[in-house]
Amino acid sequence: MDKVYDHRKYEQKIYSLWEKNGAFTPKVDKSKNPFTIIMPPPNANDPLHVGHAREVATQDILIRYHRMKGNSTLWLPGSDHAGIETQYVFEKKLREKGKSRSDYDRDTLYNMIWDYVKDNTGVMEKQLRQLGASCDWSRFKFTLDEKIIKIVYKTFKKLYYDGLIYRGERIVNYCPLCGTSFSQLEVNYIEKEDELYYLDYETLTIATTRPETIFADVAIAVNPKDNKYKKLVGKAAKIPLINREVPIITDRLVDLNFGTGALKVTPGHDPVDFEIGEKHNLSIISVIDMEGKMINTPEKYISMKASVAREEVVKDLEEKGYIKKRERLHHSVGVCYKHKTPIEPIVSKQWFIKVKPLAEISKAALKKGEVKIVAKKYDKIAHHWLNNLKDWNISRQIVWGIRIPAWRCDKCLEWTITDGVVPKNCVSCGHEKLIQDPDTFDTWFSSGQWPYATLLAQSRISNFQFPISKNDKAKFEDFDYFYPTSVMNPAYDILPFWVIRMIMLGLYATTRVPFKIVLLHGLVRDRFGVKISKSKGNVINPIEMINKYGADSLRMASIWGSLVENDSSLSEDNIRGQRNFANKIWNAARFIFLESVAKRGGYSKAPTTKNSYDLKIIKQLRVTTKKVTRLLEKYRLNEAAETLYDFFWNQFANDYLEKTKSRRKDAQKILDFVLQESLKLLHPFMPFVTEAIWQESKNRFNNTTLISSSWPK
RNA sequence: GGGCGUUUAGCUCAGUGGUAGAGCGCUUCGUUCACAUCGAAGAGGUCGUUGGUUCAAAUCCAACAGCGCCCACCA
Repeated sequence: MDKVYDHRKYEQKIYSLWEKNGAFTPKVDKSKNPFTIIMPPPNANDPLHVGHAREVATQDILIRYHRMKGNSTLWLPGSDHAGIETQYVFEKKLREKGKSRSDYDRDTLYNMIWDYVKDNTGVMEKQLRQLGASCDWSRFKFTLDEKIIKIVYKTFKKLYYDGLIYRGERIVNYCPLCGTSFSQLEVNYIEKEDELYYLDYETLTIATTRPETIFADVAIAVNPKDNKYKKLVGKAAKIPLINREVPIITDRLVDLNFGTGALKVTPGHDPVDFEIGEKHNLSIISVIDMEGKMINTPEKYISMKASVAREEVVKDLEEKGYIKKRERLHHSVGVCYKHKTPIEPIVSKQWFIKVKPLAEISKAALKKGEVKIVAKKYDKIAHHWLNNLKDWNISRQIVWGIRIPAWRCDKCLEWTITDGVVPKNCVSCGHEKLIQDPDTFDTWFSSGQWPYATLLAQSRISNFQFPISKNDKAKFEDFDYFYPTSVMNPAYDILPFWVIRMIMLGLYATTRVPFKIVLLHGLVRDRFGVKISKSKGNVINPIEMINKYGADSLRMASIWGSLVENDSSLSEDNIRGQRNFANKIWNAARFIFLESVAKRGGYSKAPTTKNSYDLKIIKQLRVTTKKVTRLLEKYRLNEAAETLYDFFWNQFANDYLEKTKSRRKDAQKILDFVLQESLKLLHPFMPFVTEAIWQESKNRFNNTTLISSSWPK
């Protein structure tokens, strides 16, 4: 053994050894309890960041622990096509070449993105291996795998025929730059100073920040309790510049203290106004199109960009004396989470999921404890979302994704929904000319089905219908055995996007929760607790750290110092400290291996001894084992890691080991035993160095691998 | 405007009723003996503030203050 542990010499070799032995691939074994984690699938074409490193470390610790405990343990890896993210990155590349998405037809564009993603295939997977992820590669799934798509279609079809999906002309959050709509969750809000214009509508004055939308006004609303307008209700107001009359109505949504207390109702371009419009049966006028350009306005504004039109309209209003007052207004506006540019609320026809019934069954499952959220603070947030989610817009106007299996009849305009098969005839009128909706699903719609989709896709059976209930057992192999999965461990920031939708769709499609435990994890911050971002220049590259200090060190450092559910701070100092610990373990072993082995093949229980130091370290080992086990069961990984660190370095190496130097031969069996047990306890946390030592021990312990040894009791 | 969380050693964080903890950093000394990616010793905190409950509070409760995050229909 070398004087210093050199991770570069061992990590790759050890990982291959595990793979060669099939250590990651569990068997469906009814005599054992399953333990399953479905890995949150990283983006297929992105390298991992340090947050992934923490997530991988967390899951791999749980996985290795359960595997050693004797569960049939499955960690299913996968990757996500990440619709919008990927198309966004790809379009940026196109722009660099002076091209845009509109230069290509749908299929060409799709194939180009497919090729682009394929070029990056394997990067993320290689990095997972470098991190030591003991996931079952034979079950790897991609969100665009044929079988996955088929399952997503089945879910959609069932939702449709159950009346839980409707195609609605509704106001959607549209980003003109992305060229697609979003759900409520993809909209961010930023604080902003804007001009608030008080406009003369003849009968009264209204205040607005968006004068370019006055042409889309269909009413003026005042609060029913607002006395100053009581006598105007039912009368008409006149839109400036075009002199179109609109009725004055009442609605309690109007804030009587804002502006003049009178609101111009523009259902075509404002979510609240849309709601008011629905209630009062108002018509909808659109004056901004999908490209963010003006339509249905007086000639001079037509096809101006909305922001330009605003200036022009203001100028004209000013000239004609319609602007009575201007104010600066500090407010928040919705922006695209990618571009940070304003979201344009526009009305369009899209597919929506009725969320309420699904939220109700999810709440019931939480209440019954079928699914538990480990940190109660997140349980509260989950309930907040379940109570506040609106109908979910799942249509995206992009090509990179799963195309919606909906065909519209050219004759009767009715929709035919299938589970992917191109229909020959319209279900309503039998007409033969049908046109498929060009839109794709929101990525979260497919990843919301990930736990059951990945397991079902492994099955040989594909001609089934949802829902699958408990009684359909003994058909689907993996799914029957591993579902519901044990732990789901994503970052807390995707709780509403992903976790809640998995619960909703899982319960809907399989009558069971997709996982029993939700263990949300925090974000990795830099050593000052500041959020990591490229612009701040505090990015920690996990692969660089692995090359420098070894995967064990990065893993250990990334879970060190804070609870799973909290944000953690990571610094190179910390990683280096863990590298030192790995070296400490290595050298303690090296010291122990200097003396010939006392008993080949290892120990199944503590050797007998009367020496008081021996007895003390055996007791300390027992206490540590119990404590670490208990902490792992409670997902308190940092405390478990810290307990082990203290035990091995202080109690074992510094205290006990020093004291054996004068009675080396006599103590050898205890040294071998405590090292053997320590390596097992440390293995989930630092798999490489511990396995490297195990392999170097030359049958001192036993002749198999550490990864497949059993957890100490 | 709501909600959630947080405030403990220089830094980053554990500790959830019983004499203040870890890592990193710092100081001093040591080290041909497994490891300088080492060892020994040490400095450093009235646990945000004020009240309350309790034999006992960093820990439970209330109020206040600072910080952070999330949500929201101020047009």
